Amino acid sequence: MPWRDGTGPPWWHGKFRGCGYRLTASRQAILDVLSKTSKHLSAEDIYLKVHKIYPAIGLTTVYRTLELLVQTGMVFKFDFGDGKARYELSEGPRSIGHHHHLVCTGCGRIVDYTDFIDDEIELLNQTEKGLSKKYNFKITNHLIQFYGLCYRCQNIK
Amino acid sequence: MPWRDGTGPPWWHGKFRGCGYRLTASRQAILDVLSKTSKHLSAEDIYLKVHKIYPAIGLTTVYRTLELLVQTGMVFKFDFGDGKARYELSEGPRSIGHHHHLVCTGCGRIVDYTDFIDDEIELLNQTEKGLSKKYNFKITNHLIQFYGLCYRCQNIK
DNA sequence: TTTATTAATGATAATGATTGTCATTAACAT
DNA sequence: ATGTTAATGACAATCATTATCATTAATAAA
Ligand SMILES: [Mn+2]
Ligand SMILES: [Mn+2]
Ligand SMILES: [Zn+2]
Ligand SMILES: [Zn+2]
Repeated sequence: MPWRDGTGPPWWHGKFRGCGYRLTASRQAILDVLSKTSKHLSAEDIYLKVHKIYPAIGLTTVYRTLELLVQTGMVFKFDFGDGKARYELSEGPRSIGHHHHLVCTGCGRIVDYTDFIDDEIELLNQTEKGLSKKYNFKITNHLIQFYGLCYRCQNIK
Repeated sequence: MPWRDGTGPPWWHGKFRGCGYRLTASRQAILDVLSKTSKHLSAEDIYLKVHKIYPAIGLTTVYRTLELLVQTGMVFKFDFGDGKARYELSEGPRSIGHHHHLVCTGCGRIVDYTDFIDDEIELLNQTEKGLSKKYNFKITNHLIQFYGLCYRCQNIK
């Protein structure tokens, strides 16, 4: 199975073609930006970055592409409470894998964490199983966020 | 300890006075609505309900009051992905206590669940302790949501 | 109880993230 | 190379939320 190391054609080539979607310059540029950052970018953040290397793109296309990427599971969409959605690549060579977030309610700082994920997975699997049966829900995803104050914001009087 | 049963003066009387906030008719009406429902109401939902018994109220005041109630911890604010914030009383005689949510991505249905809360509390306490130390965060709150399809939406082809 | 202080309110306008429209472009199967 | 039509970009529209500001009323002082 070639190209698993990211040295060949971009790993998402097949993702699009397989679903009948066209691989356009806009979509490649957006995925490029997402795959080169560890930040949690808003649609406008992404637009501004893409615009530098592909000035023809429009903000509307960024929104449409992000919606598509979220629907197909390639990107996660988050709400951290600052009024704009944030996006993050869900998989690929550069992603840190399954993780959750610490959100500072003082300054908005976001910390990715992967600690306790094993214990968490076990509890969540059990919980998902129980909830699926009890409420007849087909669970596909979950969200965990911790809120608090980062080290900076704790020391502001 | 009187009034624990909700038969005396509203339990939130002291909450306001203690913080230096005035207990106005608007605020009482909003808390009344929130304490009489188990739904997850938007600001406009609340406005419409309050308006029936207190027509002088404005939507702006509903937003301002909700912000105050969230800041003081009396109300929780949620984003279930439908573009408007949802509010829920965090404590009081009628609240079901600490719980989390199942969100149907098909129709938006919300289910409160309290199952596995004990196991969850244990894992989260441990996680919070670990994350607090590792990332120097003072954690105050957490959010857990499961996403999936409710029994209705599973059977739509 | 009357009065003074000022937090709270409501009408209205403004904001800003996101979505809808539609003529034009370009990806890709043939 | 060509045709089909998904995708795009410019622009307008939507709509939840926030800002402004003159007026009202909750509370404490007299
Ligand atoms: Mn992240
Ligand atoms: Mn609830
Ligand atoms: Zn902070
Ligand atoms: Zn449903």
